[in-house]
Amino acid sequence: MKLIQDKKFLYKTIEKYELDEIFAFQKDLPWTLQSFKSQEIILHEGRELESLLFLVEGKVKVTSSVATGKSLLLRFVQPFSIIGDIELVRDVPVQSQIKAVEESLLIGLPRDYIKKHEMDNPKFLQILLDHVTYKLQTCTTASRVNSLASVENRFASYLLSTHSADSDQPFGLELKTTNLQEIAGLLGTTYRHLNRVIQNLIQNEIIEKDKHLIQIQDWEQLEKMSNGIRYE
Amino acid sequence: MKLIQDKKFLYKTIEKYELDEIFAFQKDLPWTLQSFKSQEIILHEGRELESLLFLVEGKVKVTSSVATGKSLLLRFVQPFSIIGDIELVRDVPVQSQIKAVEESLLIGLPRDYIKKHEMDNPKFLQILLDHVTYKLQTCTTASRVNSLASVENRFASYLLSTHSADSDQPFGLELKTTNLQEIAGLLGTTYRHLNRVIQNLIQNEIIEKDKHLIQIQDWEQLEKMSNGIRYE
DNA sequence: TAATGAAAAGGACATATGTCCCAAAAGGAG
DNA sequence: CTCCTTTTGGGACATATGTCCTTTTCATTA
Repeated sequence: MKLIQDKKFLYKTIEKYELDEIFAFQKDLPWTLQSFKSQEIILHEGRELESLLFLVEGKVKVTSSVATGKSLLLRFVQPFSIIGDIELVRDVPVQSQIKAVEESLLIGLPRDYIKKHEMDNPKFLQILLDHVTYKLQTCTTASRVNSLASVENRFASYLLSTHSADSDQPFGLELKTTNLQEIAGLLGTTYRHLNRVIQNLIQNEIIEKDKHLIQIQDWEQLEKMSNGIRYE
Repeated sequence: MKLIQDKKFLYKTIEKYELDEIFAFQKDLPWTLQSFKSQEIILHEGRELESLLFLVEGKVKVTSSVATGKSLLLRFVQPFSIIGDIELVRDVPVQSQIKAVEESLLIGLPRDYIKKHEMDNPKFLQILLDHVTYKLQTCTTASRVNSLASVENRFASYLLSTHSADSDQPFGLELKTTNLQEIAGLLGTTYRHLNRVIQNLIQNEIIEKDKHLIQIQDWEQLEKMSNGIRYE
């Protein structure tokens, strides 16, 4: 993580996302601007939350580990998002691992400051509430879906979640096979089985794979298979 | 649903749950006190939310249906709980079916009233936020667990969620087998398979079954199998 | 009590997924 | 280039769960 000391950029971003309308005296607040490289961990599960974070650029992955040491993919999130809401409100340790999957930029506001000065600011509470209820709605849907979606379905969702946004590549998208092991874990299945599923998709000409590259051939089919579910 | 016109009881309940400390002029608010019989539907999926509800007595079941018409058990909730928070905040139709599983009592406050007069009441917002973040935390855990829990595990959780509270029956608890069909659906499995699982539990002397009655013999084992997860 | 229909139980087989382990391919050091 | 190590892929079998259908049980009524 790198702290960025660019006040001008910070204020511009604050205005862009209208944070200045939430916090009255925004310029005097102990804001920080933090930059993370791809794959860098932003929040460690189980630690104390130091600042409430606002994701303003990039993309992060939210996962949650289970006793066995495995971790499950909860969702990807993109700007504008709030990170650390549960922890702030309920005073619990960080519940999920947050990891940058692209170079990302976050604005932080220290938890102590918020606890002291903002917990009865209706605008702030409303925004929090908005975001949390949205997450809850999403989580409920996901929960439902996970109970009935096969690994194939979930992998389709995964591909679309990872790639639909980056539509710069016309033909399909790069997916480092190095990650297959990790993806299997995220989808709650085994490497072996994910391989089988991928073989299937290749047979049906829905994706193509060459060495470390997966390309999507039939977006439409994939879309159908995902049942409209996205990890985002 | 039966509207109860017992102002005295209403106010007593409001005080019991300290709702009067949230809403300043509580006696003038358009409160309603609603009573539901066991199995009565409290909120229908897809309809408009009329009032934000506070569960003050009884027990309700929250389920969510999927395209196929099946419905999945999300959780049981007991007092004191807030029902309708997502719908209120995000202005969406009712997201889950809410059904009384015991005779239940709820206090309602019309959504229109809240929207007009309470959406910048910090105390109210804080309470909402508290409850929603709690639900989100729970949902996240559940989601994680559902991805790795077998039907057996989930059935154990179900038995404990349904019965641990009603510890009036010393030996175990009545479970109308008529419901097995329904329980299977709630757990996201088939009647056939649930039967197999039950056979297993009987073989291992964890439960006993006689006609329409299931009795729990080995709470400890069941507890282990549930991984500490409860649908509540 | 016997006949009959509904509800419950369960057998047989199919599919999805997990586990274990070995073979093939790729990459790197000498 | 060759040998060795690491990564990737996949065969074989086990287990969990779903589907279909038959058998059994139970309750009801003539």
